[in-house]
Amino acid sequence: MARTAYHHGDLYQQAHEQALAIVREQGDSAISLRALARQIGVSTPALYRHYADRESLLAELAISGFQTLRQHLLAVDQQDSRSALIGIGLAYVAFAREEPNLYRLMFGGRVLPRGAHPRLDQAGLAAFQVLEDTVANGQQRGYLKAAPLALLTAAAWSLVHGLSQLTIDGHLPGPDTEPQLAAGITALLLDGSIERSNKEPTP
Amino acid sequence: MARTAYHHGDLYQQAHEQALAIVREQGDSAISLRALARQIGVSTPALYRHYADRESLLAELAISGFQTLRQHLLAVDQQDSRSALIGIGLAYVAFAREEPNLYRLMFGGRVLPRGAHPRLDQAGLAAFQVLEDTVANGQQRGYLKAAPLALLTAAAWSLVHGLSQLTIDGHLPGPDTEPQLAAGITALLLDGSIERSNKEPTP
DNA sequence: ATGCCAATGTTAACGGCGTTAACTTCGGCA
DNA sequence: TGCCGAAGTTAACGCCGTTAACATTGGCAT
Repeated sequence: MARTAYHHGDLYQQAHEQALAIVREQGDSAISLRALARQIGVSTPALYRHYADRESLLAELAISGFQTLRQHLLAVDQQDSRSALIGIGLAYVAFAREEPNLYRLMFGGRVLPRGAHPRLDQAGLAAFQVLEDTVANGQQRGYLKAAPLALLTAAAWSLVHGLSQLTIDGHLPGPDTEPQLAAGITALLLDGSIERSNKEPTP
Repeated sequence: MARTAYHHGDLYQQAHEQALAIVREQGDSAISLRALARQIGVSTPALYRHYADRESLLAELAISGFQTLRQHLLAVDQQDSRSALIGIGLAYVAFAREEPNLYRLMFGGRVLPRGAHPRLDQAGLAAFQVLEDTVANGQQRGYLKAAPLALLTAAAWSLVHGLSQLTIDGHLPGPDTEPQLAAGITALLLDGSIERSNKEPTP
């Protein structure tokens, strides 16, 4: 449907963009459908033609968040197992630090319960998959211990997720020392997950 | 002030308890001062005599959460460094699983920004301190690497926090396999943080 | 070319919320 | 005994999410 005085014509997209901007700047609690509609210059109920309710709108924002997180993770160089794993950890934490409000929305749990928005769950899983693939790869190359894949992956995921969360919430020392901290922590876990006496055989 | 038909006499305490119950059962977003006052049988503004605003009430709930978490951590047996560290990890995750809604409130970040409620920050720090002391202890006993204390502590904290968060949000496999997963993950990190060739010298 | 229909807007209204202002009650202390 | 400050009250403001009922309009089938 084209744009008219009456019909906006691009409401879905524009609402998504504006809302994303607000979340990034002020957090998801600052999203109000009424204010959003006002800002776009449309009546509030018009938004309900495109989003079932406020939560669905937030879910869409979280989905795009997971997609860009996934892109960041995919961009990590996979040549060397160890540096790939550390690189993923760093990329993950960097994303959280660049987009703290979006990150909190994505992993809020309280705002977006699992199972309520299947496409959201799927998007989260797709991002997770990149990490899992990297771990599996490290195992196949013989760099990582032969422990259960689920265990190693959960450990890595937990570590970077916890570090991200604590970092953006200000529980850890000044942001200045951040990148080294992330690298050091990741290395610690790695040293416990490594196959003993290992230089990675570059294939 | 004693209880009368007019004066409730115990409003602060009762509001705290009722609100805590609601958060535990339904999450912090279910807290409404009006509903809470109604439930207690008092007018809404009466609550403002005891809590500056809704957020302050939530902050008090989070504080009591941190206090009980701290108690759980203090109860862990400290005889052996390795089992103390694993025990703390397990106790931490167990708390999160028993009180997911309270845990999310405590670490929400979006709802309770750091710095806004000093007593809350302090309570969080006190819980964190238990973990840090345990790590420092493990170093002094020569069980853990001589890496910077802040690094080791941040790693441990990140790991258990991330694992808790992922667990209560349903990102990890069924809750049945949970305790072993937590133990296994903690052990992985430990194996990277250990001083090489180590049986802890029981003092 | 025309007419209809589904998509996409609109206005009006309901009930709930957090918060503040202004007033009332009443126990304990000078 | 009187009064004052703590702790309660009612009334009101402006926000919110959501739904019902109605209006516009572009494109497709005739």
